[in-house]
Amino acid sequence: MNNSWYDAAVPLPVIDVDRSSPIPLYFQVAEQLERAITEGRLAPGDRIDNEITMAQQLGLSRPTMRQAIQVLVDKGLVVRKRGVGTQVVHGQIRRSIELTSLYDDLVRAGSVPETTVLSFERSTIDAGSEELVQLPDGTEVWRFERLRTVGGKPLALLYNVVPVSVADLSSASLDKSGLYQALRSAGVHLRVADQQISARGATTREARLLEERKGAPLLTMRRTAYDDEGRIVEFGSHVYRPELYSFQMTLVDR
Amino acid sequence: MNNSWYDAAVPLPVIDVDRSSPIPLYFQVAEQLERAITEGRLAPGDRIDNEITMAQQLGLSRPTMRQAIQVLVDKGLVVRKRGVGTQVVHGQIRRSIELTSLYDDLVRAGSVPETTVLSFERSTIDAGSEELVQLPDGTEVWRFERLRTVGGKPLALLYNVVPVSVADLSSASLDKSGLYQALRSAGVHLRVADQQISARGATTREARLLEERKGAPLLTMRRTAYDDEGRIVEFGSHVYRPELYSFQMTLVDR
DNA sequence: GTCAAGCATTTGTCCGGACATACTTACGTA
DNA sequence: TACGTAAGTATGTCCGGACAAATGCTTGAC
Repeated sequence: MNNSWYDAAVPLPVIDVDRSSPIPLYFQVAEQLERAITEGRLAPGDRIDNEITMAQQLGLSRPTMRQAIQVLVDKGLVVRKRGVGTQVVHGQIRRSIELTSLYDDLVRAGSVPETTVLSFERSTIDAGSEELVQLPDGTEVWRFERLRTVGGKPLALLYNVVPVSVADLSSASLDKSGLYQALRSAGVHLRVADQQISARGATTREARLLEERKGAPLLTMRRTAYDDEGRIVEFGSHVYRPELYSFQMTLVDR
Repeated sequence: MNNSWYDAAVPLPVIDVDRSSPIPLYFQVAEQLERAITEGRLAPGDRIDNEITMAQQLGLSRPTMRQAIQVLVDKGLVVRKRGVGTQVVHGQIRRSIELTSLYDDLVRAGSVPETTVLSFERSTIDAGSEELVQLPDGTEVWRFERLRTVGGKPLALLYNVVPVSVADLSSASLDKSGLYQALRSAGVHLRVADQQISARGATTREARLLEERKGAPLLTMRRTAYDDEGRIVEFGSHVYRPELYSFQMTLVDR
């Protein structure tokens, strides 16, 4: 792989721009370039034609072309350098820092996750509630715990709290799909989440449910998710078996 | 905290735009808005004035104003809604998905990390080298291991491999600062990294160095970093004591 | 009181343009 | 042959503008 910036730009893969599509033009271009990269037709080290030339070839304006490339920059697929050009730096997309659920990710990875709802109840927040949940006393919430398995093997134990006012959840809906899918179906626009990843030993109960020994290392994740109005829509506290799951992400310099 | 979108926009905090500064205008505005958010002068739920009004007040164009706001959107600090406006959704910035080193993060958090270089050697990649390192046989590399402590307590054990062609490293430079700072000083432009976070039990040696018991859960991180020419500049394999460190991040829906 | 239509508000998308800046290349000179 | 300078290349920044689309509010009709 020749990584030099000074290679001639490779021929641009064929890009169709459909002005009758409701999908924004910049987005169409970004998607097709991304597909060319992930399919190897644009390889790491290849230089993309300059902005002005590409824009002219596609019948777009330079700001629109720049916006399309910016999408790829944000995903860490290309880098730009003033006076030099734009180069492909990566052919692989890892789990990016998108706000997704474990269920979303497993399905995307081609697994068939199965969910067992271990408990599901409606209760009220009071002063004695656990510190995971930062909601005012008196708030009605759903509390539920699920066991997620893949290929018959227990993978994760998921404990969540969702304000009743956010969505009308049920044990049945959680059995069928992931929490985030249920929330989206209820019209919730998930927007931002704070997440904390750490590790600790399995408790006796967790060990039993996850088919591990007591004290075995578990990967832990705590999350507080917000909707597009800044409301807290979910608290989550999960533990995962590290042999079966890890967090993978692409970090990008800004 | 009133989360309604329909609140009147709060008075815009004072923002100075210095056209004589080499810092881009959009960046100056973004930084000052971010500071207002993290300092609580703009609170979650507050609505920011519309783009056109803010641009006029600051003597900027609308695209420049939009670019400033986009920086905040990318960090998950605000959300925009067509026909409604821009609202602050977050007052806290967690360790974002920027490509930084542990040293960078600890310093930013106000800690004074100390580094002990346990080993430092130059060697050549051959077929028997560990699978962490995907470099061609024959590549000259620096291999080194460091123990990082904070407040006298061991925090992490860091094993890294860096191609000799990337930077001329030394034990001394690694003692003084973090690896990424040493690389930047050597003119390396770090751009993208793939990272994998998981957990496992401590080995006997790790337990001794980290003052843990053997088998204690450790948080692990493996990373492959690339420069802006797509070259691999670093492999890292780290283990952390979960009582003293966790990965915190803000996830944003795209 | 309810519903629909129209209008207002605000962001989203796209455009053309200009100048600045960083990097590379080529050429001239010592 | 080496170095410095100028020109070329490409991205970065900023601007003004126009139209589209989504959301909310107001008003009028039923």
